[in-house]
Amino acid sequence: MSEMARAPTSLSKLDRDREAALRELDPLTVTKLWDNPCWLSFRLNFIAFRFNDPVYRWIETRYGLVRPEFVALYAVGLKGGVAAKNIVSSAGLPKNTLSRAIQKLLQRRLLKRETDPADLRSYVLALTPAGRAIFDETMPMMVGQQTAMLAVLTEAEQKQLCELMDKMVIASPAWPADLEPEGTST
Amino acid sequence: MSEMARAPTSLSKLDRDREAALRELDPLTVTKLWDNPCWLSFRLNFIAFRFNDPVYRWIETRYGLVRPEFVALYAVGLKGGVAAKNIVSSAGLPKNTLSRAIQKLLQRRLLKRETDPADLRSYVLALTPAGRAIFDETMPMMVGQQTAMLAVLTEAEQKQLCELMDKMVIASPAWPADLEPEGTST
DNA sequence: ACCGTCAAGTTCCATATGGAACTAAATTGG
DNA sequence: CCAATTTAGTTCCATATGGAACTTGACGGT
Repeated sequence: MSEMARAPTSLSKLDRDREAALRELDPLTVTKLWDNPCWLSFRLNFIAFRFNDPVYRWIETRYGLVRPEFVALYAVGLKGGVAAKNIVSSAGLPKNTLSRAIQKLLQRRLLKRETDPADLRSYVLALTPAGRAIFDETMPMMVGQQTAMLAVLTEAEQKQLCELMDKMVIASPAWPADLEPEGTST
Repeated sequence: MSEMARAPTSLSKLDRDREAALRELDPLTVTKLWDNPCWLSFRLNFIAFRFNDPVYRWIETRYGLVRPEFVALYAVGLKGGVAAKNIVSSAGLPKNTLSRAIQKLLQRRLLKRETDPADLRSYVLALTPAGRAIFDETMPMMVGQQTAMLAVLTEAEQKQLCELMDKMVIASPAWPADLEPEGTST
């Protein structure tokens, strides 16, 4: 980490970018990213935050939709005919929060619903044309942000990343979902 | 990569795991993960959630520390001598939330602080022995969860993942942090 | 040295959040 | 086929959250 007698021109782009990053990020952030036994969690959260934060602020500014509301709208947009329970289990949000979000979307006529004939407790959700319009407008913005974030990786690297995350997601049912209070083994 | 005339017993572990995943996950989750133009964001959030959720529940159950409180404690544990502002800019939480979290930790004598002689508005934070004890107990649990989540990848793949995320993080200062209201270009 | 601006941390308050109780429908099982 | 239990969604309410204003200290320009 010394500055040595290194010719400035021999600095690779990566080195220069790394220096820029070290300069722009708070020293504590640097520690969390590069001197932290839990690198995975912190890097995941960091990268996810840099996607979520601008995207959800844009959506709220533009449409007045808060996060749980957009989560519901996006879910229905991706897969019509789902019910609230599906959104709950796919989003990690409490079900009352989703219930309220859906009510708001119904009031604003971005979503419509009808009782599921197969289960009268449940409702089948679909986007209205107005809801579809928002979905269709946000998608390119989100894809654009994703593209910008992946731009530093080559095509091959993007594919690798995709496949590695794929493997992890596939393995996820085997991960501990409840950590024992510890001390239970002897 | 074709499915060919492959005897059932030759089904790779990956294929079986994929089937298991498709069975265990809600159909909407499956769509979000595998039929979603924004695969990056959803996979990041999914994997991060599967780390954060059990870890923070364990911490809250065991120590009565809520997320912003633990974020602060962990940050100080990683790098003593930081100030609240550093934690704010590294955590993406609003500064009043962090202020309250730090007050709570001070009350519980998990953190101590003294005014920074170089800037009298600011405080330098450090863990007390009690705070350090919690940090030292949680770290192995978190590393354990990380190890469990990475277990499906080979050593080489783990290294790849680490490096790919590293590249992205280094490039992060170039990512858009504020998305334009759109239509500003001509 | 003085004034205007900015930054660290705190406080105020309106609103969002989420656990728990609730309603109504489905499923189980005896 | 009738309890007993489970599930989808809603409602209640105490608490957490976060924007904005505030306090105090730093800093830049003149």
